[in-house]
Amino acid sequence: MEDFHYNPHISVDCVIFGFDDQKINILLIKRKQSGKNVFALPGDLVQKGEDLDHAASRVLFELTGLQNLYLEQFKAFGSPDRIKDPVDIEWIKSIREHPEERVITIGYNSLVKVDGFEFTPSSFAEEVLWHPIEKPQKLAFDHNDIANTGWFMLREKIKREPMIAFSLLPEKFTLRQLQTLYEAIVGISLDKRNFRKRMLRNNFLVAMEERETGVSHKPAQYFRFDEDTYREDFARDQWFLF
Amino acid sequence: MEDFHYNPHISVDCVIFGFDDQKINILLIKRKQSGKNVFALPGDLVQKGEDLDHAASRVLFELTGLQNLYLEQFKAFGSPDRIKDPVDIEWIKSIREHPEERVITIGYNSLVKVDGFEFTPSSFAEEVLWHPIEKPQKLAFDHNDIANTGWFMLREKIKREPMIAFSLLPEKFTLRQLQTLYEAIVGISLDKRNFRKRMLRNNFLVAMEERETGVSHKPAQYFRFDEDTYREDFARDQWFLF
DNA sequence: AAAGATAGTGTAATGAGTACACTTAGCAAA
DNA sequence: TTTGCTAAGTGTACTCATTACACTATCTTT
Repeated sequence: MEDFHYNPHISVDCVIFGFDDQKINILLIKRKQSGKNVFALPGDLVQKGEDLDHAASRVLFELTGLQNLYLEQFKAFGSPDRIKDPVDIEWIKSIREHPEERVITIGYNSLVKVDGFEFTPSSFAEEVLWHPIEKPQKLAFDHNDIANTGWFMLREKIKREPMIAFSLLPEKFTLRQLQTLYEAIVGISLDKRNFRKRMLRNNFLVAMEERETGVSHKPAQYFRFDEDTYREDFARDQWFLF
Repeated sequence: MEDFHYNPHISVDCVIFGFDDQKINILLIKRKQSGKNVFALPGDLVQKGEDLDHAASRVLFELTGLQNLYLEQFKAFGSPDRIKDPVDIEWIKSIREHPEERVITIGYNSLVKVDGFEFTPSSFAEEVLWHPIEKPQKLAFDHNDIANTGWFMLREKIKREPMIAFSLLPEKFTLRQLQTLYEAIVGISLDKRNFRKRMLRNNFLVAMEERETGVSHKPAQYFRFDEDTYREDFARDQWFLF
């Protein structure tokens, strides 16, 4: 049997989502190149003997200082001509020992709670920033494809396992925040009363004593998400095909 | 920046599903090794300059002679110790020039209509066979993990895009076949009248003139699936989270 | 004290899901 | 040809979820 012994590089790229109470953003890194700003997804080569998930965790940790984030692989990108923009090729030549080598990358989605964490400066990036997912932004390499696919896959995933959406909210949140998040994910707006009615049917949303403070209107009650109750309630699969 | 220049092999492995009017099966290849039967998923190394999807199509075509099958990547498997069984290591040594090299594999799901196609003999396998997905069978390498993950991902995918299930049925099929398939995927049994009521609401199921022949009971009407109508009807997303 | 802003609340109508039993059409065996 | 077997094909009543829709309550600011 023929053995081509063709060994490309392997990397991971992370689409890191955050919710700012209005819209959903992804984390981008910015570098200056030939006087222009170039944006890209954070990522790195997989090291020898390193598990793929571990490589993605490592990228996340170096960037955010956080561990045990929601993290899920969503697709491998392996087109032979993934990198064809001259600007990208120039960049690759400046950082890789073997720039001619094909790179296959594994896309990972990650969810973070944006309240209260700081970016860690990275060797990769001059700057790290949140960028609205719905606002177009040209990215390096095939990172637009990766980010769009990641966003699509996240929404599909949340349809099936809505629980993970709570990874985007703070520990305590109002029903308004939850509804806004829901609307940002689904992309449609919902009736407030019907939304509340449906949510409050669910025992996994637990009302807390605490209310909002310092707002110039009637303060909203805080809720928290109870994962154990959720798992019990959601044993029922939904399965309505066609 | 450090560049490890660590380049593993890349392969694809295919989980190929077929429906025999009773249950769902996957395609396995069998080889004899040390007098024992060893079963595995069909797969191959990705060649130089070859796209990942192309590699998977190639494996499928070599095995079935069919092209344009439903084909979807579902996960990359990259654990550094994917291959640890001595039997597997021995096999690898006999077929690879660089057997010590780590292999990262991309899992693909594929759906075929089983009526009327023949397996093509392959250089890989002494025998190709259908095996019930629900019946446990020890496979080589981490192929049990790959097959189970593929089956899980297929079901999740069908929840969101039920249309693809029709890739498992012949061009013309009875509602009984459709219901059996539905039940095999979902894993629960359904009421016949309610199932028919729900299905016949959908315009994309088109009744044909033809009926079954040669059955020792009232012959069932044949239906076909109209993809265009489906796409119109299914513009409505279902989006009921929580 | 008034104005501005968002939280929080109920009802009636419609449509979908569920449970459930008998008749029909073809084939085969007596 | 009659009888029996098998799976196809059909309708109704009940329950429960979804939908559309408008006003009061509470806090801050001016």
